[in-house]
Amino acid sequence: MVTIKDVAKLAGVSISTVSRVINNSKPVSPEVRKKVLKVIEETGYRPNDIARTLVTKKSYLIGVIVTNLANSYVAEMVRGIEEVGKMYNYDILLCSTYGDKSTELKYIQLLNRKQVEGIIFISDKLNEEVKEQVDAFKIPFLYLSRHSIEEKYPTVTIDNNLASYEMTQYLINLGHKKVAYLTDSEEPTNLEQLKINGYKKAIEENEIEKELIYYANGRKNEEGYAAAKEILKENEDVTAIFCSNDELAIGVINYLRDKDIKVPDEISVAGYGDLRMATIIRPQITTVKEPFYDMGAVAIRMIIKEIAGEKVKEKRVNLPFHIEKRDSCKKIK
Amino acid sequence: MVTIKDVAKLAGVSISTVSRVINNSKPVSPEVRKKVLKVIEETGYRPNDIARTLVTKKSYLIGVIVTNLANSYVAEMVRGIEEVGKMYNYDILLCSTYGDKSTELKYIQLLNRKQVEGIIFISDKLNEEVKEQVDAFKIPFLYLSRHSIEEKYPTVTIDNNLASYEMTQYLINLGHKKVAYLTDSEEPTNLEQLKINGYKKAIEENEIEKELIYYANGRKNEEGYAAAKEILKENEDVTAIFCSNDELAIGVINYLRDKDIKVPDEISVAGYGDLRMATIIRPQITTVKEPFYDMGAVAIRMIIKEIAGEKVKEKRVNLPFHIEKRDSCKKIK
DNA sequence: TTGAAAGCGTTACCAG
DNA sequence: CTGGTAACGCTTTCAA
Repeated sequence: MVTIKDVAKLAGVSISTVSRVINNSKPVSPEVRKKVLKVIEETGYRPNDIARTLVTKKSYLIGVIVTNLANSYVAEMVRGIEEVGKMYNYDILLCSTYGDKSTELKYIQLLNRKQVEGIIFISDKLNEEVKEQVDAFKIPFLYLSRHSIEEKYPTVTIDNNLASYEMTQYLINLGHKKVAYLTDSEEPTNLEQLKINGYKKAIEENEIEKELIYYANGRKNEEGYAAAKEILKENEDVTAIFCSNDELAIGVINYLRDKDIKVPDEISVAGYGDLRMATIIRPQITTVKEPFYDMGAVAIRMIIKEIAGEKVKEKRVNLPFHIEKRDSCKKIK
Repeated sequence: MVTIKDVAKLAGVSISTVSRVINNSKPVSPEVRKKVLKVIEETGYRPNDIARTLVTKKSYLIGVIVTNLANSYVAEMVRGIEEVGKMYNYDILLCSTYGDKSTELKYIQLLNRKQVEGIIFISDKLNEEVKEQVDAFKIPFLYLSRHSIEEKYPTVTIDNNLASYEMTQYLINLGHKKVAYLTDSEEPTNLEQLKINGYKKAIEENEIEKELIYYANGRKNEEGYAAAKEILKENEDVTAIFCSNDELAIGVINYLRDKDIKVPDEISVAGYGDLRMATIIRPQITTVKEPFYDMGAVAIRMIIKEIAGEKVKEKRVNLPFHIEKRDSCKKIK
């Protein structure tokens, strides 16, 4: 590999001068600059960022720890992070933990050693030990999650309470009187609780006789399928089911389809998230659009700002959401 | 940040000794080792991998260049790459190009400067300029693609010709006499041509009167939808449509559904790829399972071997595929 | 078993 | 505007 030294020698100048031309850090006479550039061109010299980092202390690396890239919303966030990171010359080091705590801890250490300048952590929950590690490793840290809220660290989300409220409202405006809400677990996360509250608020405001809250045993479509069965058994006359995420909604729709119950003619089903699948499946799902890509994009902007020393005043950023009205919900006849 | 120097001073030993204990590279007396370890523990010292890389020339970094992480199969490959990479202490630096050539070139340069030890390139095609860049930058390079074949570089795929042949055979064995093949473009890639050939071979061997090859204008479900319309218009009596990828198949199924043609009762539809969606949608899609995760896993193993200096004898690795028999295809009555 | 010192490829400061 | 040199944090001879 050709180094700055080689270039200096070939160009007959000092390494300081070469450094100046590649960094444009100090004035260099036009002739010298040209000569140096020519040598660089000929030799194909490329500065070694590792050496540079060692002296400047800037690695231009951000660690991104995710649970699982197989979740399309995670991939979307990473896409946003990576794409805008690159705009600021930052690269990302990707680590998947599959939710394992010791792996999370291990990767934080790893990123520490690799000298990343910040960490974005995407996961459903934030373990106490992880927090400790992260605090000890004094670099900007940002937490991204669809499912839980963490006051301690900067984050970017949507107003989930409002989104849930608005979707419920939308369903009610469509004429539905029996609107069920299907959440993903009997022990809702703090964020899920917000959504439940949004639903309840709409139900109360419209003086719908009672709220119908059901609990699935997870967030996958299989669990949505099983939950739908449950709901229908107990409430033959529900006309709308609002699911706390799209996969659950797909499961519900699949169940109804197997039982020959037409969606949306007989029952409307709404989702949450707006995964790609929501538009591919038929009927296309009416859902709350969470701007995952943008969440990643904004997140990295925040962390880069923080790295740059700018005081970020808002730790908690709320992005706009949207009720995507598609085919799985319709006016009651 | 605490450095090796600090540890040495606090422990009252030389930095050489500290280096020896953290690397277990040379014998160190038990007492000294213990003392050093204690200081490390107390100070929370973590070796700086950047400095280490500078001297050892080993960055333990692999660059992964992808077109778009939003394609779930790409995310799967990346998952495989990352997970087994970690087993060998390698980290990945992720770059998305969105298919832009100049971006690809830029990222190769970037990875060069960041001192990655190898590059895995996931994309539909490999540009000549990219090849040049990559050759100039003399590190192991591996190409992963669902859609094209590149003899020059190591890769890992499945036997696409055989897979296509077997799926067609399966359809014929189900009793179908009019089996159409839907490819994604009028100008098939070399890999797609292999699949077309596999289809043709099965048609010929079974003395089916004629092959029915249709061309979609892309690989998305919308294009599958449009193509299905075309197929039905020209061939009312097809009973099976084998699509060159799952998204196309979903489009076809959606079209048939809108036209009230029952899948699989009236027409069987097969896919290729086995994306997650293939099992989520109803009917679940009969498809060729391409082991994307494993392709990534094997790819990084190969590249790490090459980095280690082991001569990889097989440049082209074929992984097993599988015909996933699900609900979208059935015996003809 | 230990320490001193050179060196990895840069940047940044200080002279000139 | 240019060159010399220390320093970044570490590994790796070489001697002791």
